[in-house]
Amino acid sequence: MEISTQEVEQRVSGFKEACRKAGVKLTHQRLEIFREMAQTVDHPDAESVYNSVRERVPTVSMDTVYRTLWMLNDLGLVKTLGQAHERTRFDANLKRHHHFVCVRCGLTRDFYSDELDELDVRAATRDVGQVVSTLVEVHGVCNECAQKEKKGL
Amino acid sequence: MEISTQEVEQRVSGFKEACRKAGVKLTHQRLEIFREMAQTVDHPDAESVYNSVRERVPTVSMDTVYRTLWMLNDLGLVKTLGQAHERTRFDANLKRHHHFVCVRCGLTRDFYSDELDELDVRAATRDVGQVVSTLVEVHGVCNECAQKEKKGL
DNA sequence: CTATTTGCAAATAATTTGCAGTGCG
DNA sequence: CGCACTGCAAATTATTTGCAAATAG
Repeated sequence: MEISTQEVEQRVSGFKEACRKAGVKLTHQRLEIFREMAQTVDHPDAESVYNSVRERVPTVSMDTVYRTLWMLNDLGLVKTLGQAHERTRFDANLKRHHHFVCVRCGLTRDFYSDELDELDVRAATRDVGQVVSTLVEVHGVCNECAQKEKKGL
Repeated sequence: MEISTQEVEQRVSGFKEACRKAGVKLTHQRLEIFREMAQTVDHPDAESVYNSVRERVPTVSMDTVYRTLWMLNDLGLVKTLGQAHERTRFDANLKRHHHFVCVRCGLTRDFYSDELDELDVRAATRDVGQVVSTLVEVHGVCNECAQKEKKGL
């Protein structure tokens, strides 16, 4: 369940390389924030990262954590869980369904599939817990955004 | 793509019934907020619901929309997209993976499955757009929460 | 050296809450 | 009629931003 020191150092090397390539400065704060992300299997929020990093870098500030996490996101080194910057959205469809989410505009459409409804993930998740329900989330480009793109952005 | 008037009215009837059963008052505002949710295939946020409902009920306020949406959520008539009340969370795992989310505590763990990696959802989503990637999101109860429950809450 | 980056404090955005009046059952 | 519900305005929470001082390359 833990991530090996070796794996962490490998990721850290990759980060240093990425900073050089992108021309961003490798500060103490950034390094420790990245290290924190690299060594956890959790999917922490900014505050959780802040609390952990503060133990090692007591003067770090919350806004540096946010700025660094978004920078890592821009560099493709972290992703957000769910859509970034999104407000709470509500879903009144009580039928069993799956979601298609447009990566450009955020449009979310339900779709149906007997095959996906029957997926059995119990074996793959046995170590984590008991399955209640399973949803497939497809990320893609919706037809409307594809149209716009064809017409030159 | 639209929801038939008949289907909407059926859902509205179910809502009235649910209100009676739960002993909550059926106000004009609640009815129109529910109707708005029942007749859209979007997954609107509170503001979007507010704007639509306001055309029919000009005096409705944003906080009534929020209160009603959460009430509908409590009654099981709507769900939220993603985890409710969550802050932005970050994920540093760049390997292909899927997510197990505990419905009790929100713990999110990655898991791996060649079978799930190979799912082909193109047929089911053809009408909506072009697939970029596919992620399976499993909702369940993590081992730790299952333990707690066994010991009596 | 000097352009970036940081920490602070203040701003913004989304959502929630207290309260006095309103209306459903 | 009474208590749950509403709208308002103010509070709260998460996140972002402007700016002067600090620092990586």
